[in-house]
Amino acid sequence: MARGNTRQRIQDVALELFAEQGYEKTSLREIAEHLEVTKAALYYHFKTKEDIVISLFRDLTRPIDELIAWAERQPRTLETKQEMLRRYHAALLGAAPLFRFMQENQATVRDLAIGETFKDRMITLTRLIQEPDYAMADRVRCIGALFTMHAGMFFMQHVDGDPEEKRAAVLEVAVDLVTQAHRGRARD
Amino acid sequence: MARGNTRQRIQDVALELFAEQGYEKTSLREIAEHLEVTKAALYYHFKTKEDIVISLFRDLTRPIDELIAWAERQPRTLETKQEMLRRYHAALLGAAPLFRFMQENQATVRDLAIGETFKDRMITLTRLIQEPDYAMADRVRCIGALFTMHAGMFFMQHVDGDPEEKRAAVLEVAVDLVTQAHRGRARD
Amino acid sequence: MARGNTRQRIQDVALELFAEQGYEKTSLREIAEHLEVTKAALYYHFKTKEDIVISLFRDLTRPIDELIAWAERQPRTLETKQEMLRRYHAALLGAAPLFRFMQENQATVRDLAIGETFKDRMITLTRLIQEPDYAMADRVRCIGALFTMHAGMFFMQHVDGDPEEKRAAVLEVAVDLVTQAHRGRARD
Amino acid sequence: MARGNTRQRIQDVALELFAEQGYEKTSLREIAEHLEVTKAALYYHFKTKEDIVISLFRDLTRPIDELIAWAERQPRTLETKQEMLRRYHAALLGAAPLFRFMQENQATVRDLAIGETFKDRMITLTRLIQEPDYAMADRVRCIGALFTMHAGMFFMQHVDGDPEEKRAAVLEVAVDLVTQAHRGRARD
DNA sequence: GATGAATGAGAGTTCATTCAT
DNA sequence: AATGAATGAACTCTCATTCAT
Repeated sequence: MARGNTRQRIQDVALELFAEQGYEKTSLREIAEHLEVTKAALYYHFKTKEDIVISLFRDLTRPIDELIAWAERQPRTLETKQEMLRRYHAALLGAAPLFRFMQENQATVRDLAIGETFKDRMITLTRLIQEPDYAMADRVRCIGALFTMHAGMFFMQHVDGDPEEKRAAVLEVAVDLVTQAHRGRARD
Repeated sequence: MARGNTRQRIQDVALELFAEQGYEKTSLREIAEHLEVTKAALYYHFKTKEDIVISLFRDLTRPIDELIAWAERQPRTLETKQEMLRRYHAALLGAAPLFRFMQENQATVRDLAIGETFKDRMITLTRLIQEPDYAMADRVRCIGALFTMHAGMFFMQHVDGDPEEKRAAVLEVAVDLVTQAHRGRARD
Repeated sequence: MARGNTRQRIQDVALELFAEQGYEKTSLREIAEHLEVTKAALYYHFKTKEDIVISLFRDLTRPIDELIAWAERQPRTLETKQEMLRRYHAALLGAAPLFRFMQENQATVRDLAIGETFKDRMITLTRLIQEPDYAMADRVRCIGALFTMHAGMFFMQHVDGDPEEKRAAVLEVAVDLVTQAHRGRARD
Repeated sequence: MARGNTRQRIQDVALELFAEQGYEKTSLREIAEHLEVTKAALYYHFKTKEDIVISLFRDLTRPIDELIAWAERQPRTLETKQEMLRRYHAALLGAAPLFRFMQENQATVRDLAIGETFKDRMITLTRLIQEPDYAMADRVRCIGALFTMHAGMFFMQHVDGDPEEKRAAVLEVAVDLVTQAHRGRARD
């Protein structure tokens, strides 16, 4: 049979089930059954259950780390912020199930070691997208831009319309929010 | 000793622990120990663990139901939408730990019977705050207004500043988003 | 409301549920709910769960004790044995649910204190209905006569026909068995 | 240590304890302790407690199914019926503890899924051993033949005498009952 | 690269029972 | 004559994890 790719298959099935049912409610037995291997086989590839989730997170954390690294090298202009949102949007689309998992299992993820890591990344992102001299409302706009993208990713499925169009609209609104925030500086 | 109020105390402790650690990771033993009663005592007051959470949700669902009922009786004007946000903001503040729990345990809540109920309420709210003839981006603005308030409620603690000022700013941005959306109609 | 008869009502409901579901599977909560009283009320009338069952058994044990007492005063003739069966048959009909309970919960009843008592009665009955000089097959006939009546009581419901006719047939066969057994003595 | 045969050992111990104390009164902890394994080990071999009992029943149901299949292929003569009893007698002896369990835990077994199955088998047997034109008393004789064997199996231990002789007598009486029933047809 | 067999810890739940009121 | 509140002990069952093979 197909072999050598078991590790990858475990990750795929685990992510699917974690996203669908939640981390705690997904047992290793269930994952093993989906793969038609034994639980013990999972332990050949991963040291613990948490290890599986950590391995999944690396795929998510890397693009964000790259985004942060990129943003830190750029001038803190409006264009940079807009591009950040575009890149973040792309990252979100590229790892949708993982983000969904994150979103819906925050309580669990929080004390999963990787949890702090992830929250730190988000805080860093919000720091890079706003400026110290923004008014409070403009800071909220920046943070709102990021979270609107999160919400958009999952809640927008309850709005009807062409998926592609919906995605574009979400990005448009986010970009618009940081643009307003940035211009808001002029108001002071 | 303590008498008559045990049911209430269970709800308080349960909400606290559920919000802090998550639903699955909070055992009935733990709740009982915090209250210095036995697990069996919990079962005198609630039929199941899920029952505890359901009882908590009723306190949350009621204000939202009232908000929906109110909104449905109003004309679909901009002022109505703005007032909806103000009321929703107040409801959020009045039941912050519960919202935090909701937010962070979505995967769990989803199949908790009350889960669907809650999602339905949110969908209804988003329907009441937008109009069929809004452009897609304006719809996103409306939905973003609601979710920015959610996010604001919890993520804003990582932004420094006066709490009262932060809260006001979150509401301001949300109101601004629906206002833009509503005005956007003219653009078409 | 009706009062003063609670004790009786408990017995009725308990017997019904014990016979239907078994002793272990019937909880005091269930009995209390059927009666629309609290569990604690049961404890006002009976010291323990076992106590309820013991009280029920007395109603069953008494007729059998009377039958035994009567039989012991009679000559050990065929006529006596036949009359014993008729009386036993009547006792069975008069306490059908209790016999059903006995029959279907032997494992439980066995170590219920009353259990030994009941078994002793049955052994005594089988001793009174046979004679020391019967051949082994004739002893089996006598015991079979008693147990055919038991089985008849419950298994015959799966045979169609007029209930009255079925009951009469069961008694007829039982009487016939002891008659054959008694006559068998001549064969030796 | 012990290897490979754990499943079998569980069945053996379980049957022994179920027969001795009843199904409900035998806990998995108790079974596990007798085997010097943990409760969880039982769950490796059987999905539930009920599953253990079901597995036991298969050993009992099979011989009876074979008996039924055999009887259905035979002419409905007296000889067939007599042979049926002989075979049933053998089946009973070969699975005595299981029959004892059945007999003494009817209330429990009834809603054990396998319960209906078993009752159906008994009803089928009683149908095969009597004829539609039998008088009611003769039907009772046939059913009595089967149940005398059941009763004989367990109650006869209270009668003294050589076990082998007792067993033979039980079978003799059962055979005699169907013979009488069959001959009874001439009386009509 | 994977399995079969098992474990220890703990989960949620139910039960008969008690007792102050 | 009965209730409200609670307990302690037990139960069935599930989980992540281990390890010899």
